[in-house]
Amino acid sequence: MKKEIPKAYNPQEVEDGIYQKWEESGMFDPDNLPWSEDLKNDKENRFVISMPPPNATGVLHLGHASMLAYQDLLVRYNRMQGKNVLWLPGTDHASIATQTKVEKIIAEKGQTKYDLGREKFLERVGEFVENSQNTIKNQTRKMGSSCDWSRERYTLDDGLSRVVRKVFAKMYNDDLIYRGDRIVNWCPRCESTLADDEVEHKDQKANLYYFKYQKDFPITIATTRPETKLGDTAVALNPKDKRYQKYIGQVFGIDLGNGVHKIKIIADREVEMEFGTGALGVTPAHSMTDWEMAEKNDLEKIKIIGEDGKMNANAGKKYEGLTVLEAREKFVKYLEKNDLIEKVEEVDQALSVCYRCGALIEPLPSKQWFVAVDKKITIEGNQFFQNKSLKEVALEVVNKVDEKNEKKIEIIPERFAKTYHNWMENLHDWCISRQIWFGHRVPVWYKTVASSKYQVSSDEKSTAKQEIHVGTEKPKEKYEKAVLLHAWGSGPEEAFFPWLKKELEFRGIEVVVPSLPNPKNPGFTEWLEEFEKIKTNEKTIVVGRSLGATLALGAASRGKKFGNLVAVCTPLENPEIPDFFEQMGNLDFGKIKNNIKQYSVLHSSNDPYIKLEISEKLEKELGIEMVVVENADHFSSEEYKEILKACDVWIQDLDTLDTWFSSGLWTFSTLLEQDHEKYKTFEEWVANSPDLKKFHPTSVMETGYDILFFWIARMILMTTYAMDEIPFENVYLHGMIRDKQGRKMSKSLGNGIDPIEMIEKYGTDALRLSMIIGSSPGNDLKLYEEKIEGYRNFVNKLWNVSRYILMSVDDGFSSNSNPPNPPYQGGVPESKTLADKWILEHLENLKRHTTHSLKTYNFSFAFESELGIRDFMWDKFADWYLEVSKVQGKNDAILIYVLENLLKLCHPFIPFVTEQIWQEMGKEKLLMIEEWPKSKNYTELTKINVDFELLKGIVIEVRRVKNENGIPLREKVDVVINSETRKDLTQVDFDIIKENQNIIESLAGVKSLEFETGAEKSDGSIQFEARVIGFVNVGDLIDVEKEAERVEKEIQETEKYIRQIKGKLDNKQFVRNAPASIVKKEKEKLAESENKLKELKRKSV
RNA sequence: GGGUGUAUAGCUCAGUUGGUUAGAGCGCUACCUCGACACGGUAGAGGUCUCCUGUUCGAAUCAGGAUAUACCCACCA
Repeated sequence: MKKEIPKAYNPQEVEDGIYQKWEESGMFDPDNLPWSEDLKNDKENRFVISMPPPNATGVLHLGHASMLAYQDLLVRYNRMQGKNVLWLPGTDHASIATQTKVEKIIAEKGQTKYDLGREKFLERVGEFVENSQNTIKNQTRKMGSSCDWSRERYTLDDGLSRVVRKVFAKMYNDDLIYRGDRIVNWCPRCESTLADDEVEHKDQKANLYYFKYQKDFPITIATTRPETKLGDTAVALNPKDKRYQKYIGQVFGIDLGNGVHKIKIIADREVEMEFGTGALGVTPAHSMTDWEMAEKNDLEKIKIIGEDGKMNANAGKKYEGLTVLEAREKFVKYLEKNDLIEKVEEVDQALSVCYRCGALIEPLPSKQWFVAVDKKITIEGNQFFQNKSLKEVALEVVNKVDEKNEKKIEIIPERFAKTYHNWMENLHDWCISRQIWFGHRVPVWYKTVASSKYQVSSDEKSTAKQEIHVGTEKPKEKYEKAVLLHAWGSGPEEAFFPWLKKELEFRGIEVVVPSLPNPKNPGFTEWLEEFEKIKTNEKTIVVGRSLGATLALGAASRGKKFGNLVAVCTPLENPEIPDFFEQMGNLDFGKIKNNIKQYSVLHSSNDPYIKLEISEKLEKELGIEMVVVENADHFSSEEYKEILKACDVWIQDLDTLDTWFSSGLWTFSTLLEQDHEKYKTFEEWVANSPDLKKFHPTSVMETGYDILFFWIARMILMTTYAMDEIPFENVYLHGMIRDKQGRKMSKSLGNGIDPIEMIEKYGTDALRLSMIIGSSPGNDLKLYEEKIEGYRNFVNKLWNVSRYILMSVDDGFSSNSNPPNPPYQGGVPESKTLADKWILEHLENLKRHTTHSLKTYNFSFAFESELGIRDFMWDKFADWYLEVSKVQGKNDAILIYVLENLLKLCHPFIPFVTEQIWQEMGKEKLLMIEEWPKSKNYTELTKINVDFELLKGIVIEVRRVKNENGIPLREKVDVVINSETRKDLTQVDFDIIKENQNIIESLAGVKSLEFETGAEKSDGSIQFEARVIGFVNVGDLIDVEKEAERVEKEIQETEKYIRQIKGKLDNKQFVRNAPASIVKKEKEKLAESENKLKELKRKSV
């Protein structure tokens, strides 16, 4: 016993320590890899995965765990291949999901987001996110993920947010983003728009009402949503429908109790004659199809349902404020009362619901931002965008099925390329604005020119005239501070002051209203001093009701500099002003005073042209901006607006961007240098970010097929446009994890498996294997605890194989004191026996098989197939080679060699246990950065020497006979072997059989039972035949009858088999058409079977 | 309504260019403290590869159709 190693592998005790060791080694960071210098900018030898950022909403679930397992597998495999490997982790802010979650949390305390206000609420979300991120990060570590934490990113990072704004602005300038008034999917609960693909459909039974708008209306319509009919403006018919042809084009006036509507009769091919009455009431404002019809036919769009999901004033007094369902009930009653309903039918209906909260979606017209996917653009020097639309490019860069263009993105499995193309072809403009608080604010600033309200609501946005600024930053404001001056005789309490103050403050301007200055008062000098303390600067606007006061005080406030002083003033009429300047004259204002005096003369005139002249001159000569307001005592609202115009500020759009807008940039925004402020332009930033140069495009995008459209498609759209590059070379799509019955895992079903709980119970390696094995690209995987348990057993088996080797092999590799015997110094050891040869041959094939499988993304195959890791480790290595070595005597060099290779090959699958064993072996270097076993081409699999298989066969046969006859396995029996051509085998080889029986080579004393086993050589010929002929000394123990029965059965089977082969060989077609090798094989099989039959018959006699 | 999967042992799945007497793990049965492992070992039972029709010398594998089942997309009011 060389080492004290626990009997059972205990993952809980070693995993955290191992992870820490990896992390501290710095090897997750490609820049620290020993070979990183050699490969510095070698793009061919990079391997990059951008981790799909988990939502920052809480805990890791199995979906994440599986994703991490697959990606870590790829990453570790490639790292061991000696590539520059980067796996970049991060988290996504997931606007709607996160906001909904936090809303739920505060709702427990009876609060809503409005109670907190935008700022406080976002703070609360921030806390929540930080918490979740920590949880997720820790759990990601638990999974053994070898990702580079030093490059971790979050979609709301400074740098990433800047990219979002930049790309938005760029697209806006290229006309790819526009603001449009369109019908959108509206979730009344989230109070936000949703993209088309964020809407889910649920089948439900619904009542289909057949009715007329009023008695004299000629056409009966059918609808499941009667309440929307209050907003109808047309009835649509199929153009082929003969029944109502005469009405097409006519306009009817109807009244449903909410005023007269015009109903136009139109024809549209979308209308199905078979459904309902074949006539469709068109509600442009609340149905996607109807909206399109309204566009085509220029119909009025009456919005009758508001953003709160309730009927609005347009629906009529009786309905206003009612929920949709209440309104429906009421309207149906109205129809019944007026005897307008013809019938009610139950139909299946696809309900639209919000994918996040499940609330019913209301289609509503609204002003939103859209990405134009069909707009063709040309970007100079861009490889993709030469008179092409986003959609066209996104279609172009992805390989179609059977297409193998290396420059294009390849989707694995291939069939999803078809899905992708199909989806992309049908893509509509993408609504990217969300009325969610949490997320990237739309980088658009409006200057509301003529607002008289204190709030910018979405309604108002659609009507107010605005200047627009789209860019990465808020435009520089003209003013940050306002000083409101009031003249003698008017105080701050006067109506316009509080109003103006509030308006200015809403615009983010700090407002100062100094107390009344009066030069005649004794305290005026002190006041002036105090006023001087008010820190005015170039960004200050001084608003006054008296030009003189304004100018003078403004001047006083900043000494001799007028700067950009703005005077909003009334014509100068006050006779006291000259006195004021007299007083001012006592102070040393020099030139200013003179200038003022000069102009003050002119001020006494009320001639508007002179006023204009004054203001012009003031502007020109003194740099004063003037807003002249007509009448000091009666400011009209227009005049107020004029004042405000002079000092209006930019207000950012209140909406945020669709989460997928920012995650669409993920592959490259995460690689841009984090310290971005030193770069003035985006282009400069891109050009000087070393990681971007080195690691983009990424190698593989590994994710679930469920976000092919949400995310993959968006990344392709956005990255080709923004970077003139594809975001990734390959897309690997994994399936969903389901329960044993194939159901989705969900909280409501209670069938979920908590990955962390499983890790605690069975270890990370076991969990990883359970998700890797049985998974194939694009197909769902069923997972249940017994399965995880099974792989825990595998891990433990490997542990014990290693334990046995470590304990039995002569010391030497763990310390230098005792060299191993024979000293193993690396390289392929010499084989001495058949078994040695056999295991080494299999190991060679295992290397090839594993490498080939991983290269082609067949993770499960690598492990599970006949040539895979499991079979090699458990069956070949543990059950045969190790057992044989106990009988034959062990070969340390081979044991170590095979173990080392096996550990390397297993490492990407089960990193913890393999690393732990590696450490137990006393290795200094981490297994994680060991070199991947080299192997030859997969197509040249090593032929396995058949002799060992033959000996195995004998052993198995003996065991079977013992088993079936109740002879204890350990009891030694005599076995007679007939082996004519075994000259090349040594006695050591035969020791395999000696395991528990004596081999007697003469036929003396043989009882009547005979067993045969044979095997063919790789070239097909049978050169060696061995037979277990009997059990000389245990004959009495064998149940002769039973054995005879078995032999009889086997004879029959063999005879049947022979008939089959003979049938084939007698078929001339077969002999003529089949390849010679197949025919030859059949002949051999026949010969073999006939031989076998002969032996069997001999036995049965 | 379109599209895409899946259907092989009781369960979960392999079966990669058509040629295996169709395989594995779990479960089941019997036996076993044999120098690492009972989270183990040995042996065994268990399948008309959903059905039908083709193509072929030959089909679990390819084609067509049917059935079952799952998912995705779509503007059925």
